[in-house]
Amino acid sequence: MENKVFRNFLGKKGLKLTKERTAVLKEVFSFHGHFEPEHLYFRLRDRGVKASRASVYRTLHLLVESGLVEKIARSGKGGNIYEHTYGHHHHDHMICEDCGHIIEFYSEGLESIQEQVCIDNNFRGISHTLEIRGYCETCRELKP
Amino acid sequence: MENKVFRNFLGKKGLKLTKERTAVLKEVFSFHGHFEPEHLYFRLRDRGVKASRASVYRTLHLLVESGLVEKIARSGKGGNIYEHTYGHHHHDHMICEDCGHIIEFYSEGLESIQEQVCIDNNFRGISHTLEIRGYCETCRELKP
DNA sequence: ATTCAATTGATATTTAATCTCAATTTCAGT
DNA sequence: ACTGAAATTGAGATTAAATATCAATTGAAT
Repeated sequence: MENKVFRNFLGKKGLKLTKERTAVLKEVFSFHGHFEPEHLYFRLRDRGVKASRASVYRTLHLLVESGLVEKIARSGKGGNIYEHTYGHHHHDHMICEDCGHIIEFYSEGLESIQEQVCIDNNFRGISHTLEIRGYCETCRELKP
Repeated sequence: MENKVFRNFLGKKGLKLTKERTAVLKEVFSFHGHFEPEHLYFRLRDRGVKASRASVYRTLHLLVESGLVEKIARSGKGGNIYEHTYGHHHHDHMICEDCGHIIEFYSEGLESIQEQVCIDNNFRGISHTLEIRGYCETCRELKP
């Protein structure tokens, strides 16, 4: 399914569906969770797929543009973090400062207010990251 | 007074208040808005303050640790973005992927929904970061 | 004033990501 | 299937941010 979306996206822009792009697309959707470009590059290498670092980065940009992948910009160290989002529900994160536990959540209200804020500012929002930091149910008792 | 806060922070950690740290602190609080470490470094140079790049970066980390400064985002292009937050109201950010332009915004609705989401998840929210990425008024026309 | 751990700064290094450009590949039109 | 124009690739160079190194220097507790 994502193949179709990507093919369509490329077609519209007069771009070509190459072996390399196909391979990157496939790899990105073959696992769940977050990844950095470098990880993706080595994953492909390990599978014996020949795709240069440059192509991986370039394809990743196209995937983001096409809406299949999102950049999750919060990496303290290392590179940018991405995840494939097509077919998945968007969600935000709460992160426990103590134990690192992550709670995913989604709020229609948050989404629509953000859309409105973008409109108010003549901004074309593509993606966003909302991270709430604090203490989870278990750890909050230890931090009075 | 940010001087006092910083001095106190350093004291607690057994660190010293050097000329360089004082200068960086002063510079960071001498203007409003966002900045990147490199900009800060050159600002100081232009003023004739001798502080090495290394010291600027190191002091910046200390300022973040002390709570006087926050890291807002990792800009699409260039370096990390910081702002001094001591004595300022909370706000969120939109960042243009193309030109790096930042729009600050605040929404009471967003804040209250987040509070509710925290309650729903038995989470004690302490702080949050919301970053909306996309294209600003100027750049959106170049990306049809 | 003495002492010693913390700090500085010039430079080298690391790391992510982009750029270059000749060689190759895709794909629309025939 | 063939052809040619235009897009794409890849190896390596390049850029840029940020960190590490370490001898010389400095702050501040005593």
